[in-house]
Amino acid sequence: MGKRASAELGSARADEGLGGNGRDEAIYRNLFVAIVENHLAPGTKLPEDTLAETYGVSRTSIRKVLQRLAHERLVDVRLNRGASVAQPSVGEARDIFSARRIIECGAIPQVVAKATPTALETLRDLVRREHAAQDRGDWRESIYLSGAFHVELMRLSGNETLTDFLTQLVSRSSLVIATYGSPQTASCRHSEHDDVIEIIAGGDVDGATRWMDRHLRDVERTVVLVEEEPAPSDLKKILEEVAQRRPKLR
Amino acid sequence: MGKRASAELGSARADEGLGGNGRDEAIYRNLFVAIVENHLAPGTKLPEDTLAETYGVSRTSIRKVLQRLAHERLVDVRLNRGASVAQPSVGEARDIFSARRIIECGAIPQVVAKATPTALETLRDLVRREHAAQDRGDWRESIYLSGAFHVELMRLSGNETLTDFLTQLVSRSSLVIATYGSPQTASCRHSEHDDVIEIIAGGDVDGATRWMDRHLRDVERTVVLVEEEPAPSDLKKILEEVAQRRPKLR
DNA sequence: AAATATTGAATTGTGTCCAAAGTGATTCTA
DNA sequence: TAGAATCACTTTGGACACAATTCAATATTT
Repeated sequence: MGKRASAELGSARADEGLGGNGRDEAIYRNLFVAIVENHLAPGTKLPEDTLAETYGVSRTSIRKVLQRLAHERLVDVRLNRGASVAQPSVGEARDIFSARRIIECGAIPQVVAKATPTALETLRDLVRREHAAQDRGDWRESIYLSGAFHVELMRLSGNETLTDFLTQLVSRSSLVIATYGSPQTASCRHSEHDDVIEIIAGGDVDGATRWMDRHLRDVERTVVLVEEEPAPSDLKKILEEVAQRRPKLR
Repeated sequence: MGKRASAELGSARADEGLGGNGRDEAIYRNLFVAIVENHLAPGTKLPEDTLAETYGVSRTSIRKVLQRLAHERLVDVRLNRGASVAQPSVGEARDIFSARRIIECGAIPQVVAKATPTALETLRDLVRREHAAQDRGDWRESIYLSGAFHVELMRLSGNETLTDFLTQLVSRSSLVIATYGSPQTASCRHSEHDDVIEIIAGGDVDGATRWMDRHLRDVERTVVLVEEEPAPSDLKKILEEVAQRRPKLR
């Protein structure tokens, strides 16, 4: 398995800040990956009973995990209606990418300042794994590793708070990608991650900042181009339009 | 009570994203304010039983609230040891202010772009209340309103995600202020909030950005000047130094 | 026949109980 | 008397049971 970098999305501060048993942590991680890697489509209901017997624990533990995921905006929990995988709105998607541009570009100076050769090698390893996943068509792990790259880059800044924020933004980005945009369009094209490593290695702050801004805009453009999907209230209109195009059944 | 702006810190998305009864929400808000306004000193233990009977609910509800506060980093929850008001480390404090500089300065362009006259008037009202609180020596509400100002400013950007992040950062800043730095030093001096409103009203993006950067550095400097409080590992050294200066007891 | 009211199953919210871990004081020993 | 081990007490963690709400399907009425 080689010297796999500690590139784990989420649970950045698992054993640290908040309480959390080892078992709860495992359940959280399992659900987290299932959502971020899009094994569970946005909108999928997550009944407490089902999860409880799946993991062999009581609903109490499940509830805790779901609440955590809800706070990270990966699941929606509505009163008396249970939890379901979040489906970000178009506005949310825009906010997420806007926030990423501000945070990731803003942190570049500190990232460049603290980038050591060994840290850069870790990043290169991550990109290698990303390419390997792409080459064998594993777009799920490809998306995952692409996100992990951004998080690890931020981790170089030494700012744990910002790293936590970005972890959340990257996970939600995966949800956005899952909700809007075709699978391969989003992940496979944008793997110019190699480039930024060298720019950073050269100490070019402005260049790295420009690269990051452009990169994030590219990703956003290939993904959120769906302007506004029909609100439920427009259902009638939709059906009328369909009736228009097919005046008679059969 | 006048036309009080909807300037509430925390619970920004109370009834929205995550589940949350009205009662739970009230408990959360009460604890939140108690912590942010420094009625509860950092490190104060928060036993579930006590809180449960205080609010007349069972421990179940309390645990949910504590978990939420833990995720917002306002309380520390350690396994089998319960919850206590968080005491940010110096490193955390630095991260928080660094993150605030990046986020608040980075969002200025959008804030300026979306600033309407009525929105600016809301901000002015907030500053008026802040000054009133200062003048009557109510430094708790002064700190609270000072934070609320920054959050409302960010809200103008229209980016809910960033506003949520900043809400968390501002709350934690209050904890930092409570932990390091004398009460009046921190809050009372820096109320040049009037200035930035006019800069924004004039559409001066660069000026507003520079103002914000300087403002945040000022606040940080007056607060975190305590360099490094003795790490537990340095306890021995500290005691030896003291012994050096007082060779004999009594 | 369509719209509305009702009823029942399924799912969530909340309170309580029991086991496990931590905390502090007491006692025993050297 | 100082130190260490033990024991009782307090607090937390997890599971269960019951109450409340939602959702869907059926029945009723116009």
